[in-house]
Amino acid sequence: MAIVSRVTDSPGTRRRGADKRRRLSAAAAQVLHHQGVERTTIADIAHAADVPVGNVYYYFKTKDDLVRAALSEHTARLEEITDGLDRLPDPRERLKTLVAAWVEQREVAARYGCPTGTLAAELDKRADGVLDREAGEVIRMLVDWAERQFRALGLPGAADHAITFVAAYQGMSLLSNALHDPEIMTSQGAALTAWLDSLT
Amino acid sequence: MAIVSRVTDSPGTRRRGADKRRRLSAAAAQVLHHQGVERTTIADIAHAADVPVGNVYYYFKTKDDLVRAALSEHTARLEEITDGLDRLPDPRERLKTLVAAWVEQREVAARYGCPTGTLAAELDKRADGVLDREAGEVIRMLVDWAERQFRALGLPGAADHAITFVAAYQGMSLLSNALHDPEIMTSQGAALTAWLDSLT
Amino acid sequence: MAIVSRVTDSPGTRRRGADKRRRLSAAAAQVLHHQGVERTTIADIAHAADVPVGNVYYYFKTKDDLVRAALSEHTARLEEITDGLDRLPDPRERLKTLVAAWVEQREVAARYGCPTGTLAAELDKRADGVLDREAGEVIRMLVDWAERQFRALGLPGAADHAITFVAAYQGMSLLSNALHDPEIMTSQGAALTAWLDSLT
Amino acid sequence: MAIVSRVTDSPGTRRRGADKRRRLSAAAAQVLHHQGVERTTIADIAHAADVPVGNVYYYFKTKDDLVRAALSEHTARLEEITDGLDRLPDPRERLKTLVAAWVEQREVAARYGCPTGTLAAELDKRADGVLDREAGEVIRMLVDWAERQFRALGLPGAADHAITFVAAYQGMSLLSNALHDPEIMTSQGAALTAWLDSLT
DNA sequence: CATGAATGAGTCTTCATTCAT
DNA sequence: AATGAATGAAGACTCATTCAT
Repeated sequence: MAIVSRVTDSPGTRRRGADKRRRLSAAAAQVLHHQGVERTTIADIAHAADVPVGNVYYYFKTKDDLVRAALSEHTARLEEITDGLDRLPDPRERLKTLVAAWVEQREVAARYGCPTGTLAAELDKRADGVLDREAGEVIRMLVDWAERQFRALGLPGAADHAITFVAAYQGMSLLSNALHDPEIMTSQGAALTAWLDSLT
Repeated sequence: MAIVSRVTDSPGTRRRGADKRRRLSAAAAQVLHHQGVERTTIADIAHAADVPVGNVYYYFKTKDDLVRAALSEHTARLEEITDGLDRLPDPRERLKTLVAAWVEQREVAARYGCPTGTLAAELDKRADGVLDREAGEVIRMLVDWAERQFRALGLPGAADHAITFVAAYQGMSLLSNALHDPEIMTSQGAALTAWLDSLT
Repeated sequence: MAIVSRVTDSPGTRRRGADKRRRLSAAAAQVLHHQGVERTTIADIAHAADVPVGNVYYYFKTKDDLVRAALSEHTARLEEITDGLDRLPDPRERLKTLVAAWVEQREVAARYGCPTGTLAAELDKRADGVLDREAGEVIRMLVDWAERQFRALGLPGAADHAITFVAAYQGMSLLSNALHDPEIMTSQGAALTAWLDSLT
Repeated sequence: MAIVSRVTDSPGTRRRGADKRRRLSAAAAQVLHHQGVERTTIADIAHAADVPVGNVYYYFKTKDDLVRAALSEHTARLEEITDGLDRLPDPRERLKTLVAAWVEQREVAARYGCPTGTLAAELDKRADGVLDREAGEVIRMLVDWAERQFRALGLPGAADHAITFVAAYQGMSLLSNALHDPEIMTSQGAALTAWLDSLT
């Protein structure tokens, strides 16, 4: 191992550095989702990423930076998902497929709620309006994507429909979480799908 | 009651004591709503209630007890509201009036979210799973009340409707909060009202 | 009850006052023995004596006064015991009977140690040499009584014998307590009795 | 060992870390002996070890862990002593030499009592019963060592003799401490030595 | 770049003692 | 005298952040 690391020294280090950053971002996204921002320590994230605590600060100057990294993770994940959905020809199918994906995640939702929604809710409790704005942007992205779909369907009130659509998701996630019942995702997901079908 | 309090010895003391407890509960409900549980210190609540910090513990043994007190406040407030609504003859009117009340609170929702919803979301991040159950019960109360209204309307699927109704409220509150837009409450409130009217 | 307390008002109050003081002293002696001085709160003693917390200070100005009261209780108890023993004609019998009494208390010794010895040990940790002196006096009383017995037996080295005698008791109590073994009191009591018999 | 430490990376840090831990353990042993567990604050120990208060928790998670460290110190010290004594050929001499060592420590005993004995007595006041067991083990170690000596002497009743031996030490320490008289150690030490000589 | 260790501000909680009635 | 309530000074413990190597 000593030889290997000596050979790939400079680029290897860079690689490993980028890898650590990625691991930390991923760990932040997950741990912050599960435990919330305030109940999560830097050490928790470091441990989950298998990075020494003191080393975290080389990649992220503050805890807030780690929260930002988590938000970026969620943004990236969302983009992945919408990119995939955009390959479907019918906008209504895209929306319905997204609902199906949410329902599939019902166990996670029941246990920890929506990653972005709970994060935004927690960050909005802060007096300083810095991070909460960034959390809102992730949700805004989803709303905007949904709006594009409703618009593509030629429906009037696309903006409101988009809000209704995302609000429905956030609402069912919160209730599923608060009542510890994943089946709320199932039944409400069906209702949301029916609503999508009813729009003409 | 006036007679009783005259009879009891040291009524002043008891009065003051009960008053402080009430003030602390009210302060807890408000401050926890605004700042969240983890970012709120006992000192914050004590200050808001104008009670010396050390004295808080005479009324509430732990911080969690103060959270419980806040939940009780929310329960009490919810009961007040539903009791008032129950005086309306038509269940559909009851539901619509409640929506109107939510819309009226749009500025608060946009700033801090739904008191019970955000509290439940935060408490569900805890590993222990004690308080989160209690937070869930408050939400369950609202769901149950809504279900009774849908049932009174003679509608099938009252249970699912009730979930949809409360989820819609939680969803619009969360989005309004995350996007800092009180008008989301207005537009989504209108949509929710329209939905209620459409049910036959 | 109102009538009764009105009738026996003045003397009854005095009586009750003295009774409360006695109850507090007794409670202090017991609770301090079981929990130690530092781990015992005024509230603990008040509760054990069934006296309202705020009322304790009418009888005892400080916590240290309660410790003093406990020491007095032990003094009084010791005097009772030695007075009883002094009625026995033979000094050796007195000493042996005392040992037997100690052995009988073996369960208490194993659980909490010697009341006076553990109290003295704890108080001696204090920087201010106030209460520890008073605790020493109780032990000194026992040593003096023992010395009188050895002297009455016409034995040389009565002072040293007395120290040995009391030290043996303290030692077996401490070991019984530390090792949680009441039978240490039994076996060591037998050894101590044998030693008393061997002195000529 | 010099070679090893040169090889290890960042030996300075490790050294300093281990050193601090050792200093904290030693400080804990001494300060807890002098002041007792309950009257000693973490800050007291930190100050005695010349370590910033907040840093103590890097080495010891809780105050109880510091108490455990103190117990370990006492265990180590006891092992050192008995290891030294075991080099003496005659078991009786070993026991008598130990007594002599105790007598030499008479000033400390008179001021603070036996480190292990007073610690065990204080810990036994706790309801939980975790640390008290560990304190008992240290005393048990001494008893066991003594028993081996008595057994090596070919004496019947070695177990009881061992208890008597250690109890005598604890008793004379406690009396010396309670009566503030170091000479009790001297005279009782002589008596104990005489007792050892008398056993055949 | 890596990392164990250091720092110190902050938070919850306890409790002896005092106060007001 | 009696008593619930008030007060404030600790003390244990946590943790984000920084430092030294």
